[in-house]
Amino acid sequence: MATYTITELAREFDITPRTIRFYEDQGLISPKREGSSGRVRVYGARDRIRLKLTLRGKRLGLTLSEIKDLVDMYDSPKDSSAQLKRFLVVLARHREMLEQQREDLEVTLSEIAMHEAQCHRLLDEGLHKRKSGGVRRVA
Amino acid sequence: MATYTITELAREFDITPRTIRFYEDQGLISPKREGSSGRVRVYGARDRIRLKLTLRGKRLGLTLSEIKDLVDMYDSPKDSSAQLKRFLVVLARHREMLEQQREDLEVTLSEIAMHEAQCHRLLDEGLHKRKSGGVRRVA
DNA sequence: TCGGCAATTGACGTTTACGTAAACGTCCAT
DNA sequence: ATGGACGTTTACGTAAACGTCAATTGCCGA
Repeated sequence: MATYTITELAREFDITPRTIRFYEDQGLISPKREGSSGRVRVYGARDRIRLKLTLRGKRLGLTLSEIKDLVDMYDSPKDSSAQLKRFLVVLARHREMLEQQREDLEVTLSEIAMHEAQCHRLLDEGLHKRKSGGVRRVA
Repeated sequence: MATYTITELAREFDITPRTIRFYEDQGLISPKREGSSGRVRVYGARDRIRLKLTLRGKRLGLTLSEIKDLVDMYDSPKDSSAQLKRFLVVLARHREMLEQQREDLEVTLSEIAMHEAQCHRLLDEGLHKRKSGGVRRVA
């Protein structure tokens, strides 16, 4: 199966090895060790995925401990019905947050679009200023 | 025109007065002062809007200084064509970030949906376990 | 075998975004 | 005129998320 060194992962995801080790301290990933003295870290597919999820979580503004809670649940044994229900609760909370965020995002993106359109209009006016007359006032 | 006290805003946006004062230190809002000794802060509509934008920026994971840059540009005088072009550049960068975020969001939301569906399936199985037979393995 | 390079560990430093306490002013109702 | 309720300033504290530096250590090619 596929394995990775710490620097390989660091390069792939454009972070430093220090960051990866830090995530390990926080319990986000737990690579095997290798070499006669079991010192060097070796990362497997599972580690890579958890790292990927971690970085995505970060981009979405989650803290590392929130990410840990989520990722841990994601691949925890969902055997008992109680576990399943608790998992559903966490998922629902997470989803609410993300939906709020999506709303924020849509609003912001549409505002950006408005500003961009406005800018282009103003630039256009500027280009034709000599011909079309004076400066118009912005709303 | 509408004015607000610091605690009014704090309550409205569910943050502490301390936070609002901190945002002022960071140059995000600049309320007028009032009272015989010009000591107490009075917030206007503009302050309220900048605060709102600030909090939305935070929910989207921006740092306060990033937010300041953006908000400052948003209501800066867009008179010269050079200014407009620089504004457009910043807007484009911001938009890219947000679009990346939107992608992360969609992916995450769809994963959540999958997990939720899976949970419900498992719970259902659990309910009919006696009738329908043994435990099925999860993919 | 030796020099060099990558990896590790430990420790301290740094930035961001506030919290928390102390000590004081002010206005208003009782 | 007094006691809360709120507001202010100053200053130190803190948690999160790494950066940075130093001191090893293992391994690999010449």
